[in-house]
Amino acid sequence: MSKELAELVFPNIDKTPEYYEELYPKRNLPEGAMVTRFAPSPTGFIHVGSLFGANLDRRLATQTNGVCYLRIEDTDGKREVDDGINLVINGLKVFEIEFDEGPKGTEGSNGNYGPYIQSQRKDIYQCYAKSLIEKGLAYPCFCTAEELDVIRERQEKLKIVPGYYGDFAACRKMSESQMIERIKKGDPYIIRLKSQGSMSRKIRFKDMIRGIIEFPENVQDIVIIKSDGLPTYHFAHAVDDHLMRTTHVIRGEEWISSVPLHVELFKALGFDMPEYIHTPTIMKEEDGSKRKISKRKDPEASASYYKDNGIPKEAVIDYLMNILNSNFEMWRKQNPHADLAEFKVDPHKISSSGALFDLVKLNDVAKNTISFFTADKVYSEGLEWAEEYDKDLAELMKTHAEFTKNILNIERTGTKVRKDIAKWSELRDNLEYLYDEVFFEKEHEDEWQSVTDKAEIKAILDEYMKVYDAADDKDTWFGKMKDVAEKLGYAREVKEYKQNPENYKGHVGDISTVIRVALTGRKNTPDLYEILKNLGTERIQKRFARI
RNA sequence: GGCCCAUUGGUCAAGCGGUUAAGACGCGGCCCUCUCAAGGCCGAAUCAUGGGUUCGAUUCCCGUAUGGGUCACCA
Repeated sequence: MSKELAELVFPNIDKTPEYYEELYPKRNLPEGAMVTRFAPSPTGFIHVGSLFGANLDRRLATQTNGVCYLRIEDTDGKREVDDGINLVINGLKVFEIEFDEGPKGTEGSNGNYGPYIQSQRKDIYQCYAKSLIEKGLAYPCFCTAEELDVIRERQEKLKIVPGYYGDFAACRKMSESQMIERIKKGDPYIIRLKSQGSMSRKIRFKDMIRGIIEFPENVQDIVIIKSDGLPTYHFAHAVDDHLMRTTHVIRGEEWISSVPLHVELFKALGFDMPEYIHTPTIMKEEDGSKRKISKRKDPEASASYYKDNGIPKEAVIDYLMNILNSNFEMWRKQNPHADLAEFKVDPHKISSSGALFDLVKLNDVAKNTISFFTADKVYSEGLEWAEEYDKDLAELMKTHAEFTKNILNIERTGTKVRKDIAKWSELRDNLEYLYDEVFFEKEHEDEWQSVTDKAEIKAILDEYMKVYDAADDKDTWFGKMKDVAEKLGYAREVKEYKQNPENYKGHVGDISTVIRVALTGRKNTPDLYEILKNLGTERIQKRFARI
């Protein structure tokens, strides 16, 4: 009935919705397979909330033998950044999140439901918009920004719902011939949905996290095609998620309030609704209250923050999984080495309130993650980080590769594994004092503890070197240390000393501390026996000699 | 402001009408053949609030408060 108008608006569109329906048939997937998508705008920035969502997209598709694809929502030129698509792809790849379909950076794209970049789908959107005009469910609107402002001001004064709807929608009431006339005249316009909704009626929809949610119907004649011919988010969502055969739309909870609009759009277009999973917002604490974690204020809002600081990707994902499904933590404890894919994410178990992002907890997760790495892996991952962020350290690690691995292996095997590294940026502090280049070159002050008298320190070291034998096993070694203690007037046992402190100058602990500090410059280190062994007699002597 | 959503220790949270209200992080203490880290044990700390419904409410309903979201030719 509005064929003439539709033809005038979109003269170059010769395809019909039926054509696209056939071009993109229903996916042939097993029962229960989920088709999910990650749909960012190409700003290149990956927010930790996006990472959370992308991870959920990926997990759900993987565990149901479904498909997870990437779609670039570039209908707003302002949000575009050079190479943004690659930044997104590579940024997620860091966390081992990759897509079955979608743009592949410079290599084009793969998948049969593309193009996966919205700006390349203009014809498709326009085809559906055209069909809507034909059906009388959409119309061109010639209102200028100024006219729209006037309407809004009037509504504000009247304290009624703002927007372009009902009697306020001037162009909605325009006759078709008038519209045709204005288009022919060359007046600029955009396309609006002709809403069939009523505020007095309610719609209900299901969100997998929150359950049934009830809203008044949409009444707004929202814009579906902008003046540049590209669709708005809402229209693109309906068209794309339908044609790409998305089964589960996973997006942030800020979209909940526009679901009524989407319901109307899907209905107008004759599409079945997908399932919705609206994820909670990740929050941040500030001055005792919660607020949305912010890209501008919070460096940890950026996914790249974790890479920069050397927090292993496994730890970040594990932490995000904790927030996603709280039973993950228990599972991980029981299956420390298991592949992530073995854990079944349950969308119903996702908390509906936004979690505070807890860097302290992440730190603990990361310590555990790294404690399960082999020394070789700690070495290679640590080195990879250092190559990019701490070149000096990288050089040292490479020059002394075997030595470094041996040091990293101290207390890493057996049941009680050392957990003192949470991120690669802490590696330097864990290693540098063991490299002679740093130990002898870099200024550092020895942190002597209870024994500070130089002569006494020298006496302890001399006595110790007399008995030290690199071939000793740990018990023999420690026995000898006790002998030294006893000989110099220190208690063999700490307990002994505590009972009768007046009888001794100190206890074995003081002796070992002197040795530790003379050797490393610091009073806290991993197992001293292992360090001595790795340093070797010659280097031990050299280090002692400087005292 | 309208409309939605949320609310269990400091944090993440389990809980689905009857529990001594799990567990984890963090915090404090103790223990553990040298320090640190780890580990073990113990501890402090929670159902926002007022009404219902019920023999009984953390759990169900309504109001209030607080926090969050949303009301664009941005996504």
